[in-house]
Amino acid sequence: MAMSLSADDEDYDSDTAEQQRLPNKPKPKMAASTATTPAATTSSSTATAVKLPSNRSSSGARRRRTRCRKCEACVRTECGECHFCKDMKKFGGPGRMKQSCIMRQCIAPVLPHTAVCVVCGEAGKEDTLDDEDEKFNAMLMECSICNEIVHPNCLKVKDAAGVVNDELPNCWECPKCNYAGKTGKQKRGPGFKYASNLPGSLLREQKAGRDGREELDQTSTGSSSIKRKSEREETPRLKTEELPSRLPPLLSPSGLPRPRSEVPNFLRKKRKLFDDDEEEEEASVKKKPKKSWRPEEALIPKLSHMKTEEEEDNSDEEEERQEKRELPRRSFKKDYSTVRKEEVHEEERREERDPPFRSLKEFNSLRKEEDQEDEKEDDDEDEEEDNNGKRGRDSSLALKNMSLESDASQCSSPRAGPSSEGSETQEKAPRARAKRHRRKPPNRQLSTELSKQLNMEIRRTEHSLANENQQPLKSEPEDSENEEPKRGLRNGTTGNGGGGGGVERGGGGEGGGERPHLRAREMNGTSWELRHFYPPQITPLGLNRSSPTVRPIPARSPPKCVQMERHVIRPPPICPPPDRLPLADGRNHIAPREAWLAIFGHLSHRELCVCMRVCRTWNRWCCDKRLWTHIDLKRCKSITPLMLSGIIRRQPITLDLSWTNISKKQLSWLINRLPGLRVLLLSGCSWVAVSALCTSSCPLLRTLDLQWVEGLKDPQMRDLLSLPTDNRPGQMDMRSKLRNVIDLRLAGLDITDSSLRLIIKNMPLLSHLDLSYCNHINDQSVNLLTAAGTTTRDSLTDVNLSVCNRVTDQSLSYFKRCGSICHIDLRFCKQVSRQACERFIAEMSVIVPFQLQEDKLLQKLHSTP
DNA sequence: TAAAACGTAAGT
DNA sequence: ACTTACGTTTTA
Repeated sequence: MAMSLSADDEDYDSDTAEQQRLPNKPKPKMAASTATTPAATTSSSTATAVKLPSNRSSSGARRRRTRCRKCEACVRTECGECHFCKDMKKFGGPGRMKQSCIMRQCIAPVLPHTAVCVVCGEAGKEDTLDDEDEKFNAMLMECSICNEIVHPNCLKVKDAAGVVNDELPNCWECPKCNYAGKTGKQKRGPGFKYASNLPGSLLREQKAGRDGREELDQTSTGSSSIKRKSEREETPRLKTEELPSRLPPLLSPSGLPRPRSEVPNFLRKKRKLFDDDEEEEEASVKKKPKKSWRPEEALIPKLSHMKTEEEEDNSDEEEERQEKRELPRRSFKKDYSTVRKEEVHEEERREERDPPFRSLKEFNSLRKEEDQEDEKEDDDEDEEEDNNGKRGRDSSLALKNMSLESDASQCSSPRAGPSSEGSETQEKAPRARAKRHRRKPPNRQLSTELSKQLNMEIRRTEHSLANENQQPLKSEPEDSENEEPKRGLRNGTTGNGGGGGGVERGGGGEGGGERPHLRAREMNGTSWELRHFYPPQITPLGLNRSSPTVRPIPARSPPKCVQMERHVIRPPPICPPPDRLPLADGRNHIAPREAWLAIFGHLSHRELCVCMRVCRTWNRWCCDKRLWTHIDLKRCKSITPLMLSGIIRRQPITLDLSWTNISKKQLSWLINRLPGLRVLLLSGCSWVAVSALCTSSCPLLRTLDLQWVEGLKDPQMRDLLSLPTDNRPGQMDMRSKLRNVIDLRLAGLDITDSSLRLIIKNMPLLSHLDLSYCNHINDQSVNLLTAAGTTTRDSLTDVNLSVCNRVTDQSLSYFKRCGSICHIDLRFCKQVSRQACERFIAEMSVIVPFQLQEDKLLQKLHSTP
């Protein structure tokens, strides 16, 4: 009503000020509406719920959905910062957009209370029943195709082939439509606001690109979500096809392609479907209910992939058991072994390529589960499109394949997801779940979706950044990392030749595709290339931390959009993980969670990821932040949304994103959700990304590694250290956001004394400062750091000035003023003489004994760096 | 095609 | 009666 025209553009200036087309505000609008929507009674008011989507062949009026008010999103308060919040009058906006806060977009929108069964005219009655099946039959189900809302019980054709959409409460494809062979265009069903449809959505583009890497996040949520959908779609096919005893990953975690031969038949088939045979698919779908009402079936396929043949037979059971949170031992073992096998391949390659990532990769690979799920969603969409529109997108296929490879567990642990607040739902079967969804906590799948929405905001930012960031991104040159074969892996990998790129990067690696800026840039006079190829370990100084190695040419992050896209960033779980493991017999396992955690504590991240696939309970337990205090994604070329959500879920204390091509949006998103982060390593990242630190707060950050950050010079440093400009609640602190940093690594940056002054002023606790390879640093710089009245004079204990050619012997005399200095690294400083060092030692020994640990490397005795 | 705009459904 | 915000239309 009124609000719509409230028009006060003037107010709407907040930064967002997207000049919404002020000019046309008053638009006549609706006139055109009719064009597409039949029912749409245009603006006139009536129309009420009746508008039908143009594309939908609906037979009935659609009911608008409303928030469940229970999911994590719903219970949040408005962030006040997102695009939509800024539009709200309460936040000083014009109120034209009329959208809910991005952070509050319901994960499981429900039918309004006024919804009634089209047959009997009554509302949902599931609350009056106990039996799951009965409940299901008594609840209102809205068909995503014809929009009819009915009680399954009121239908004559019952169990037939209603396909439940677990992503949305009370949503299915009614038996009628299903039989009729109608394909719902909107897979998600009514009321589901896809992030992709909203501004800033991360989801949008992505369909095309997924890369093997996304796996990282598998763990993020369990899995379920997408599965269902995907299951739905895939189930039929899979079932029919012979299931391979085990699914080799089409894509290695790293995205290496798998020999075609390894591609399971069904996958090929699928692909085929995508590529050219939609008919077939459709047919199959019709014939077999995509997903029967029986939840078990839905999940089977996936599980089966992961299982060995023997297990296949029992997949149903397993599924079921898992659903019940049993600890499926056998399956676990198998899964594990399966996974292992798969991983082995990968690993082999991986190790060759980039050993450092192993752990993470595994993690990632595991994460695929989740990703896959997420992707599946997307895929589903894609599929549909394919089916309908024939878009044959390889990428989707690819994704699916990938997903297949590891979903097994997920299915089982549907709820592992962070947002699985709907704990209760966990135990129930999908069907039940669906029912429950109504007015109940959303299931993970939904949360997945939600996450996506949450990302919207990020996305938009990213969008803009993408450009800045350059990233013409295309394929990322992976060479950086040891050159792993840059094939278009991800792309074609899956076999599909990638029709086109479905996958993220278009193909080719543009070999030199490094980011332009990278190429051009020169650090301290050292050509980028040189640095780039300086093997870390061989670094002259052996800068242990991050050596100027190869900048991972940021694999151009997959086109950013791609990356973020599907991401469903799930909010961390609200409810605490269960303390006991539910067993099949209904009892709980004797060992409490803590005991299990003690055991998990001995596992590698990779192993943990495997464990996460066992069941929902393990999934959650294994995400315990105590098991993930240190997450290393160093040199991981592309940081995917799933990875992000996986990180959030684990709440690490130390996060190493060095030499990755994380984007600003991503980093910002992360930082804001990692309140406990103490160590953040961003060496080799671009300033664009690092600039996220300017607007995000990480009050507890102790160690910040910004070595070799592309484009980080004085002006940027100023932005980084400037005081907060906004006074929103929670951020009222006017002190520097980085005031608690004690370890700052700035090697390889072209910063001058002006930056040092800011550092001195804003980092009172700074004790470790790495300025190696900073060619602008000179004696005056040291003078500043050690000047009277500065906090650094007393706080500095460890200073690295190696390879700072402007530093001379004079600096040593300045260091004598430092009361706490313990370690001074002047190696490779051409103008520093050994004599001066010895003199320093001699003079200092009066107070504190020093020694020359190495040429020009001064070390206080008895202290270890 | 993404983002803004807005009628009006749904909730309070 | 008023607020929120869904789902579609319109604009850029």
